[in-house]
Amino acid sequence: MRLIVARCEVSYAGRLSTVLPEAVRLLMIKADGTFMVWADGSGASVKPLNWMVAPTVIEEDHDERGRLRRLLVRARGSAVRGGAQAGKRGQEERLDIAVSEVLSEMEHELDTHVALEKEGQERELQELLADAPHWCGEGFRLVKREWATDIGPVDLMCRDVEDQWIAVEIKRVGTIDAVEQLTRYLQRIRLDPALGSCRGVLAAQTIKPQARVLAGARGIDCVEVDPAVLRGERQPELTLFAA
Amino acid sequence: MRLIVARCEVSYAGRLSTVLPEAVRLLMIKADGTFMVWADGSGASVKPLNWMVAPTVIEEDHDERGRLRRLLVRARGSAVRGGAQAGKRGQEERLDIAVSEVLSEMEHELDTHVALEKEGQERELQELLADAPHWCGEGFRLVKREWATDIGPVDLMCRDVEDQWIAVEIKRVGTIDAVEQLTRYLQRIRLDPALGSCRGVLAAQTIKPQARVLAGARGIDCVEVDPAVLRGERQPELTLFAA
DNA sequence: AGGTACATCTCGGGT
DNA sequence: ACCCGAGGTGTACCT
Repeated sequence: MRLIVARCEVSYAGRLSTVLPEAVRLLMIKADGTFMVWADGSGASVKPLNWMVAPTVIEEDHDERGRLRRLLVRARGSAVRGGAQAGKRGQEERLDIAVSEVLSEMEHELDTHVALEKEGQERELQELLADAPHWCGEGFRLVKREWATDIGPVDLMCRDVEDQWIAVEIKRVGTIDAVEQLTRYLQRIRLDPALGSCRGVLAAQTIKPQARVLAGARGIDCVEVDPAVLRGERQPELTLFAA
Repeated sequence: MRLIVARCEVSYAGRLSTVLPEAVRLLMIKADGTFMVWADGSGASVKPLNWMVAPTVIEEDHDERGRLRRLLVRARGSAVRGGAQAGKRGQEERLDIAVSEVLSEMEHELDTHVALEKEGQERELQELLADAPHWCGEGFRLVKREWATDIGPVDLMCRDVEDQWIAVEIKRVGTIDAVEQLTRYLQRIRLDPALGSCRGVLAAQTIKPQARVLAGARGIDCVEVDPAVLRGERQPELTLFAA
């Protein structure tokens, strides 16, 4: 990892074009060649002003006194990432940094990170509900996780005590888009006569009011599930209106 | 901007929970309090391993010799960003860094960035097509840009040579979501008897196969448009199958 | 404050 | 290589 604080002007050409006027910024170059330009602005706080992901080729120009004058970062491999989107005929993607003054520079060997264990995403919710599908609806039992349709997989396919089919879409946050997604799946699933009466359930940690309304209009049930309860860390709120 | 290269262990608790074992990493603290943890891994190259966006409160602990031992970053303001999503009962969001060794440290005043001029986004495509709506369909003329419906604006509203109405949705990349979006608009628009026969066109630089299929099933036309042609920088490909 | 749409989204998994 | 879906998405804009 190489870090350079420099007064510089930056121009990017690729999927779009941008120019940054001369100012003091941080240039960050990862060991794999990923390049980022940072400033102290409040706007996009966790995204660089400009960047280019590895693999790259980085060219450095120095003046007669050995001072850094220019960094040219070019994408290696396919002409433009997401090629077709960026102009179809491969205009080359490049990041051009004109350096007027280097204020500070350092280089360090960092450890390459090992996969970061994440808990609390949709994946975990799906695992928990697959193990305890009754939280999606009374008497539900799991038939298959990731049930394939020709437009994508349904998270859970279940049957209830009367052997009726239910497609369950799982989300961390249930939005209108989730209802649309489940609606598309149901249309497909119901083409099969054996599944013609398949119902739909949207299960999410939180469900947005507008999503709830849309789901209601489409005959889709909504269930809010609490991961802590699913994990057995907390008792379900049976006494919500008791005291 | 403060930069610290340190051997450290990092744990995050908030919308999800993660733990990073001890390793040498870069800690980046922006002037506004935004905090990021970086490694040299190949995986997520342009995203930090962990982060917390401003505003934050950062607590520093030092040992008796004044060496940095711990950084505790807490979200200031609402208990958890997107509160309800992260557990309903406001567990506080925090990033905890146990420092075993500081290898390097520096601090620099960076310029705060002024809004970066961007060209080549959806906005530009909309402007170009507003000026030359015939690329969306033969004989189309523009009636209004950003035609308001009660669920959001349609990019272009046009009429053809027979005075039929056409709602045009513009995207850089035409996905299934774009078809859903236009479908919702059309449903709304057609509630007005005068617009009951309004058609829909999805215009995009590239259109995904599944989006094309869904559009077809809903009677929505798809048009791929080339920004370079719209800008007059390139001739349309009339000779594609000529020789 | 909440909802919607855009992003050089990024990133991972599947085919 | 492309396609699709999820994200601690972030961010601007509008109501």
